[in-house]
Amino acid sequence: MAIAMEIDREVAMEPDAPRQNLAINAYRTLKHDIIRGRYAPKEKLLMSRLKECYGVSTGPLREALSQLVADRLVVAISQRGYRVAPMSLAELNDIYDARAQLEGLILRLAIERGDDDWEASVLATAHRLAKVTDISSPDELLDGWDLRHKAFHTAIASGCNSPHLLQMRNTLFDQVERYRHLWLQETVMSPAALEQKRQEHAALVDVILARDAEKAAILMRDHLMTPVPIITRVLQNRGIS
Amino acid sequence: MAIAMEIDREVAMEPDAPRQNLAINAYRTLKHDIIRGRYAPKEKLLMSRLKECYGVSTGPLREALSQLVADRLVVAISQRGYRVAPMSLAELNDIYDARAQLEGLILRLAIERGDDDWEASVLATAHRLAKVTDISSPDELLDGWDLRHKAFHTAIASGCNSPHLLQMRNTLFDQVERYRHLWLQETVMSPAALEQKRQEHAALVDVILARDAEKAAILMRDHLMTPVPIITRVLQNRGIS
DNA sequence: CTGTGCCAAATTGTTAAAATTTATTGATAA
DNA sequence: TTATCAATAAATTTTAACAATTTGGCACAG
Repeated sequence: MAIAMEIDREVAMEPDAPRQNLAINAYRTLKHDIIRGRYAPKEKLLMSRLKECYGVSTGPLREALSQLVADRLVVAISQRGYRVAPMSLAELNDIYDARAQLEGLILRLAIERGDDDWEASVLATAHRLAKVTDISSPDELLDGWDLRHKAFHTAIASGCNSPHLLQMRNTLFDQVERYRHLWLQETVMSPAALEQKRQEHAALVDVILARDAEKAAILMRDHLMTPVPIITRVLQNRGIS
Repeated sequence: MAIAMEIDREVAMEPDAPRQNLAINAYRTLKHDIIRGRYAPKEKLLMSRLKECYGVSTGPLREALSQLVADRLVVAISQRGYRVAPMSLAELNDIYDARAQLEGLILRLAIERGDDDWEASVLATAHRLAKVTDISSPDELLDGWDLRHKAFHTAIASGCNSPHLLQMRNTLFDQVERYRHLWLQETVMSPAALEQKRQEHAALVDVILARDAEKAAILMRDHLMTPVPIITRVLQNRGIS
């Protein structure tokens, strides 16, 4: 009974409370730092440095790192330690294409299977997102707009009613987020751009509630793919091919 | 240069050479044992027992276990150690549905994107699979037929040309395989059943080479879903709901 | 039958140190 | 100067012993 509850909690949500064993804490903060670009793509992750930096010893640290390897955010080279996973235009394109495909599949299923509660949560999260009218600082963008934006898309996807498809979506999102962060940094998100996104979301909500799977899939794909050209430019400016 | 090669090797294949650090070895053998049912679904994985059983100490063992948690084959309960992930009819249905959906998506893309080499490898692996005419022992089934069967389906999927979609397919397959193993054990695979499968594969090859995505998706879904009723029965006989 | 408190067992984490492997440096030879 | 190569330094990987904390079980009293 208690076990089942714990398991459900583990499966259901990713960003859990910050109280757990040290390995999970280290995993979370390290992942956060890699996604936010604190470490450069192929940078060496020195054991001794990480130990003092995150205040954990070898055991938990290696646990955290091997989980990041499973997330493909870190690569392990036998007997030569760990490095931040490289970034490339090829991976950018593949990751965004895979995501668009998967998100399209999930959206179709959600439109086919979603119930009234699902419709309600889509509307609710869309409303909460639309209420973010202007953004003062970049921090506010990440902590405010982006959080609600994620909640909106997650609400849409959850209609597919398949824990395993949603789990795959989460895994892929972790990998996409490092690239996506480049876009969020580049786009200061002017009120004009914000309004543009707001309209895209409104259009999505319309076709979703009208249960028009074909139009929804097209709108979703366009919506997801818009950051790709900007990210491409950023990567090229940094000399990444 | 050497780094890039190593990375590619890491991403590309899962069943690597058995020479690497102890954590990866322990991970592989433990995973194998869990999938093959050596440990019961909710069984406690005692640290001390695993240490002597696999001949590794705490460090590498915890690494292996946390990777299995990421694979959802093991669940961690804070301060109470690790257990083999539970099995349920609900998960069986969700996992097979998710797999059919994903495999369908990948198949459509492969039919759309696959080139001549892809067609050749589909034909080649299908031929190799069809050559397995009869099976004497259950071991031969797993080591012979199933290996070629996996190679056939992997060849089909690889036409989608997306490393990340294929990676997701692998991850999901690891989770499905524990259920699928129940089917392989139950079905002794009579020559009649083998012939049935052979015909399904031949039909699949036909529609795939004819690039008929719709028919292929339907055939594939039926082909993937056949084990579900048998597995359901096995689970119920074991008192799993 | 129901709590309560104690004891054994298990998890989690640290530290130190051994064994290997990789990287670097500097001297030597072509 | 350049290349080779051995010695040395550094880093990874693993073990082992130990401390701290938590959980689980069990006798015992109410």
